[in-house]
Amino acid sequence: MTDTARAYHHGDLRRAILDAALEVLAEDGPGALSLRELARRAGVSHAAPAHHFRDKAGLLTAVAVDGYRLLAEALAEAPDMRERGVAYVRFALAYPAHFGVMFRPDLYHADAPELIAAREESGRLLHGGLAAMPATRTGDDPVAAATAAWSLAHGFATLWQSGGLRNLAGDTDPLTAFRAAATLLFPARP
Amino acid sequence: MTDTARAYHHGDLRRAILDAALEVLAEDGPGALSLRELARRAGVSHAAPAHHFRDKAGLLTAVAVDGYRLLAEALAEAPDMRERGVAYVRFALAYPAHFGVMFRPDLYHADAPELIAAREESGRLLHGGLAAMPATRTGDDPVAAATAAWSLAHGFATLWQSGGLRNLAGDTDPLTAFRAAATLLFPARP
DNA sequence: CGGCGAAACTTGTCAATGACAAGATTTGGC
DNA sequence: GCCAAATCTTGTCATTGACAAGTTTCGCCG
Repeated sequence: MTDTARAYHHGDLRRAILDAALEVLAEDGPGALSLRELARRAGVSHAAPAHHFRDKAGLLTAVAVDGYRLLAEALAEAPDMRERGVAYVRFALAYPAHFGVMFRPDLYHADAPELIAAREESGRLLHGGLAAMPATRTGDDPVAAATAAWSLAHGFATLWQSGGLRNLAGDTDPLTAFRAAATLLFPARP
Repeated sequence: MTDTARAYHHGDLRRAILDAALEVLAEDGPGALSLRELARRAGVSHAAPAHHFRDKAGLLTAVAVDGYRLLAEALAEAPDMRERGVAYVRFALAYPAHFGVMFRPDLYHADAPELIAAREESGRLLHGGLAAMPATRTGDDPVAAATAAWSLAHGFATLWQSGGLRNLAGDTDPLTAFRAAATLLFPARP
């Protein structure tokens, strides 16, 4: 019952397949993902992946779960609202494969308990300090502020990945560009 | 061939396939799209779609082009920055199939001239009045302001579609929720 | 230490799909 | 009325995801 994966035939097939999947995802998106191709890369038979992840959707579920956990980690250290946004964007840039899957529930098993738990955990960290937010620029509507903050970070990350923002930003560092935009909503602390 | 239904020519197969595709896209996303299924729905042979749109990617290119044109239309009427954002979100909600394809260049032929033209046109309308923007809340960095505005609208639309924001917003009308968030960035005109 | 049960992986198969090739039919221009 | 091009069809192939059933390897219990 030890949950450290043992070396059977392959070593750690689950990890190997996940890693290969992340590579493909980051490069060519979810549409290019093929279980058989991943099996080929790992040097195993075409049905081997199905034993670790039931489905293609099951594989992507695992990716999404990992993503939400990594996001939670990234958010945990952010001191204030603006830096939380920065952490969000940094996560999206550092883990494009995960990020590209997490918000596409049609790709995975959105009802998997692991998935739901991981998502809720990261959700708590995301708009967690919602009440403890300084009212400097938030007006009297904290929900609107949280919506704005999340939308801003998510939109920036998404647009940056699809390449849309690069025209606007020139060759500016993405995190710098985001900080500039986020400051309009949440000015640097006094 | 003595069918009362017209034998060879469908009338407007291109439109029929596009419409069927939009239906599938809005319901189950791009992953569920099958050229053969669309052909079946239109009552034509499995290879007929390929004549109007070379590829699956070609079909999605057409969807993206239509999307950028519709977006341009939607943006054209917006008076100020905030209403432009509202128009952006309204477009995304009204045309989820188009919106879900437009920003996924891996799905279509991103180098198609029609596509590039349509995208640039809508881009002009999007951050077009960038210079003519009142400096009320924009600081002295109009690029940051445009980035923030687009990110906010895009993020809101994306998150709303994937279902993430509904927890935060409760049963608020999406456009109302967005207006509230956008007002934090671009307050109602003085 | 021996065997047994389960886990990890294999081979085999099936229907669906996208892409392509080559042919049939219709339409429109001249 | 005729011919070329546009439209659609039939046929085929490799790839893929999913499933079924077998085989090897491991862990563990007695």
